Amino acid sequence: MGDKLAPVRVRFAPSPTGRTHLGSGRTALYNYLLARQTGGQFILRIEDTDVKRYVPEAEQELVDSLHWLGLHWDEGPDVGGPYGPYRQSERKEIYLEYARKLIDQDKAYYCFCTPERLKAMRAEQMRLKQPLLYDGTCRNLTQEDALRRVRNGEAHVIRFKTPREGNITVHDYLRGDITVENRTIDDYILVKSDGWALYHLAAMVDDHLMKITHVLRSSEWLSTFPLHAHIIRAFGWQEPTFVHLSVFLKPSGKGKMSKRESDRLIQDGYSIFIKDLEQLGYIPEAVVNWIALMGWSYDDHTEFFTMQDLIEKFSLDHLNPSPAAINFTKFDYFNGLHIRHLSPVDLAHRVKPFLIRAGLKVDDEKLLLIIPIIRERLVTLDDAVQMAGFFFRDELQINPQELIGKNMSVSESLNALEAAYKILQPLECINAQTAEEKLRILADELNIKAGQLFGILRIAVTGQSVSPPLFECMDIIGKETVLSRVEQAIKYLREMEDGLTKA
RNA sequence: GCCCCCAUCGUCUAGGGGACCAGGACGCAGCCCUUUCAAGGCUAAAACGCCAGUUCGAAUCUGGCUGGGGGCACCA
Repeated sequence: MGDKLAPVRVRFAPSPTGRTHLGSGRTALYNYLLARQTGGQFILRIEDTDVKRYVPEAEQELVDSLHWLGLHWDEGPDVGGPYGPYRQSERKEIYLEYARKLIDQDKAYYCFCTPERLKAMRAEQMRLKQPLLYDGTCRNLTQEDALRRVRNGEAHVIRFKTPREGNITVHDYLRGDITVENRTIDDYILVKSDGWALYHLAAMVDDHLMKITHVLRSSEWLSTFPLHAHIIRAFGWQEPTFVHLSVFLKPSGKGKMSKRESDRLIQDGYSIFIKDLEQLGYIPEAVVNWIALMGWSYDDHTEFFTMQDLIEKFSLDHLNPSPAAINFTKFDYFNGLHIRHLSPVDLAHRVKPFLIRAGLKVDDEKLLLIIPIIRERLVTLDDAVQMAGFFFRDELQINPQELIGKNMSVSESLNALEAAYKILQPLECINAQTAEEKLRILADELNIKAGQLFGILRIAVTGQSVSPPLFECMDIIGKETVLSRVEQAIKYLREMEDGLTKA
């Protein structure tokens, strides 16, 4: 097991039927890591044989999501490659050809049972509490008979002729050997009546033709794994290494993600859809780190990983087969962690679109000054709007009530602010060096705590009770604006005092 | 109903018979730092699902039970 793998050929093979979520992202990531680590190829294959479920926008979202995560493929529908086409809808004839090979060898057969009959059959089986398997009506039709009916244009599908006796042992990399009795495996449909192959056939054929060496896929495929092995063996092909990845459970750990659950998450400001995460202000470095660690670990203490780290350290041997609950709280932690690892210039570039989206006029130079004082306070990029919006607004929206210092009266607050103004006014510029000591002395003289004074000033200057460090803020805002904001605050306090004396 | 998989703190996990009265991380609580909020540092509470068996010894191996998950489509 493990050690140094020879170059692998791996694939991520989604069907464009819906939005791209974290589970897909992780499967794609693991495949990608293995390819990069071994110097092999990562292939994107679009499994779009189901015309009815096809969602046109899905493929674009898929491509955007993977690119955003930093995953790029060596072969795929958009970049081509030596084993194309990479879209199953362009490979219909190939699957048909292989299905016929199976029929010729009596390993598959034509079936003329109608969907209605099948439905009734299943209902009956349900009633009798029997396993839900095809009853084999068409299994023993003679080749001539079947062929004649096919030529006559009778609607038909092609089914796999699963052995009735004995059992099959398949090998999953994480779980070891799994043995199943053949009689519990259905005669699955390989080709539908419209001529399109189903996953079971198409994926096996493609994996073979595309020389896939390792199949890392969701564990929802575990139950059809024996069938897949039968198909591969029926063709006499070499089996790739199969690795079935654990599923993601909802945050509570009780049950899998559902539509309902996913809607609730969005209410809470989270989402399982990768595209949404970008909008919410999460950065791809954090997403990658986080999902990599759900089902895989490196050792008993390392948790911070860049994509490069993962490429070097990822190993199939440390994969965990048990289901994992998605933990968004930890995701927030990882996002903050990775944000703090970004260079100021990089962070500025990433934060800027969020500020602009909030309607702020962003000055690049000023933004770069702000980054150092907000970076350890950001959980998401979007937090910058709350945290630093006041730097880019001409008018502050402040609640005059908040200008009253903690445990202070209106007149005391006014008095303190006016005194502070007198200290700030003559300064060349306002920052920790020029102003802090003087204001602390003032607080002493007024017999209030420095925190009380700074609190009033913070509201006056930033408009909010929570902000980056006061003096850094004042320095960036500039003396002129600081003074005018303090003047405005003094005005508010005077109005309040007047109101009080009148009453 | 049938088949398959899984099982360590609330969550993600380390652990592969003695190094484990079980380690790390998030979260939670407390403390330190501190002009607010963070970040950072320190401390605490917190888990081997249950029952048998194998063994001198079991979180680790075996069986059963329970719980959870997946599948049983002319979806992937």
